[in-house]
Amino acid sequence: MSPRYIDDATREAREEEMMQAALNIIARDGVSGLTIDKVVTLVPYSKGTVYNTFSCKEDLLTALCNRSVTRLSDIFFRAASFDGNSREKMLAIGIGYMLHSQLNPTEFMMVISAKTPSVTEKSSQKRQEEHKELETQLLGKLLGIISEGLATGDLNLAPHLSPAQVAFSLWAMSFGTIALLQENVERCGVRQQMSLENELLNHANLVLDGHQWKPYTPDHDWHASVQRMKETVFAKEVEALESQWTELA
Amino acid sequence: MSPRYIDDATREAREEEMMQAALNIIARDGVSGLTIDKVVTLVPYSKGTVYNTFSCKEDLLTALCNRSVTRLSDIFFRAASFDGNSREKMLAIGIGYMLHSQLNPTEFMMVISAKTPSVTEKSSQKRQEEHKELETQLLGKLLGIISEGLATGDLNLAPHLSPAQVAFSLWAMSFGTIALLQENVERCGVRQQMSLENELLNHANLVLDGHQWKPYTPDHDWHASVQRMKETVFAKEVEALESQWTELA
DNA sequence: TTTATTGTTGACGTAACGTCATTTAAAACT
DNA sequence: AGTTTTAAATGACGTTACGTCAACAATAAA
Repeated sequence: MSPRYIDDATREAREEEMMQAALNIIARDGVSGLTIDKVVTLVPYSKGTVYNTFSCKEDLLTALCNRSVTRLSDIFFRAASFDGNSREKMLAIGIGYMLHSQLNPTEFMMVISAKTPSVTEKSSQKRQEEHKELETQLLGKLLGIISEGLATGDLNLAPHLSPAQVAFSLWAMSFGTIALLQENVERCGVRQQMSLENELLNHANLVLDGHQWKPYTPDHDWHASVQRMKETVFAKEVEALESQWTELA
Repeated sequence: MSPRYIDDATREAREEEMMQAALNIIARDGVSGLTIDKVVTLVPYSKGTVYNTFSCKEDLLTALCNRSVTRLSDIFFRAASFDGNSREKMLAIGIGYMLHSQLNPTEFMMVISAKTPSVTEKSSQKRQEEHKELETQLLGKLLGIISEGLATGDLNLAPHLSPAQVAFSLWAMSFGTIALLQENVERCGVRQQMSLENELLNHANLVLDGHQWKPYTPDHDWHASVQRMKETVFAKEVEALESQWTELA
């Protein structure tokens, strides 16, 4: 008296299959062009099964967002393994975040979309908790680097700030900078000429100097550090970005 | 041989009427619950007329966003008129931005929504240009304060930074901080205990110290400045926020 | 083989979208 | 006053997407 069970592996494989289909649709029709019906036609499962996996379109979007954050986790891991001082590692987090967002603009914007009321209002509880969990993991990576900075004496925590606040400051700054510069790549405006990489470096230096995290901006060639990151831990991302560029040309 | 024309005043009044209806719907059903059909029933105009005013739901959202930014403009104006030194005025911009976002969380999130691909992909060209224009106006207010700081000698521009970059750094930081803290007001997580006002003040000080904008953080009681702002130029907003609070209790 | 239970299916009712042929009415001209 | 002209308003309609659910399929224990 027992039914057939589906094992977790195939269930996840199916989930991945649907998400990939969704990404293809988004790449072609944009986020607004994503519909469950289109996913159903691209996938060897019925509407019922798709709805059994994702409670609604918004839930699917949140899942895609979580998938993206998971990948970001790997980038942060590599950032933390950069061969350099603690401040360079912290900067590497920001640069990695930027590279990831440039490489997957859709996915980055989806993280914004996923924080939007129209999505959170409808997405499933389970997947939203998963999202929170993933963000906590990311912050954990930052906290590790902060501990290292404290241990080596590069960073002296201001009395009114906790490590979590230091982590959050860099995150908020990176997020804001990327979010605001991401859009208008080719639209003109006050921010038109600013290069994302430059601004991010400037802002990160402002914040890290503010935290008195040594070495200070004038005492170090930060552009060289960024260059080295791009050649080592983020070589993969840089190459992918460049091949994306030549593809367009 | 001429038809009836509608003058701009009534046209705008009608637009406002529809937007107000939309805000009521959003307040009740959330952003995802907004539909053009609902707007039509709440308004003494037909579907055709509504679609004649807003090309689609996303266009309406962008319009609501622009309306919000216009109001923000007034707040920035008052921030710039704060009786204090240039750095206090700059801080006032950030605090005003925060108060505005707390007072109108829906509208703030709509600004995020409006930057989301699913909206920009469908919104009308005209309204998106209007949005860009409004943002430029806001940045202009910041640039005015920066000029003042340069004139009084409080601010010494780093050689590699332009005034626009200084303005942008504060904006990105404020936006990122508010956006990330806005959501989880009652959700638990790493950031749960952080108060938005405190974090914003911390981050603003980090950035402004980074720009070497005098007086430096240790040389001034910034909490007192914030208090004074809330009692003078932002008294209106603080009162509204407090009455909102007692309403809930 | 039977049975209990999970998993799958796609047709269907509902709802929102966006359009467009038709109607309305103000102003200009006679 | 009547006619004409044409912007503006209307709402019915075709289309598309949503999300559900009754029926069916498949599996493994009894």
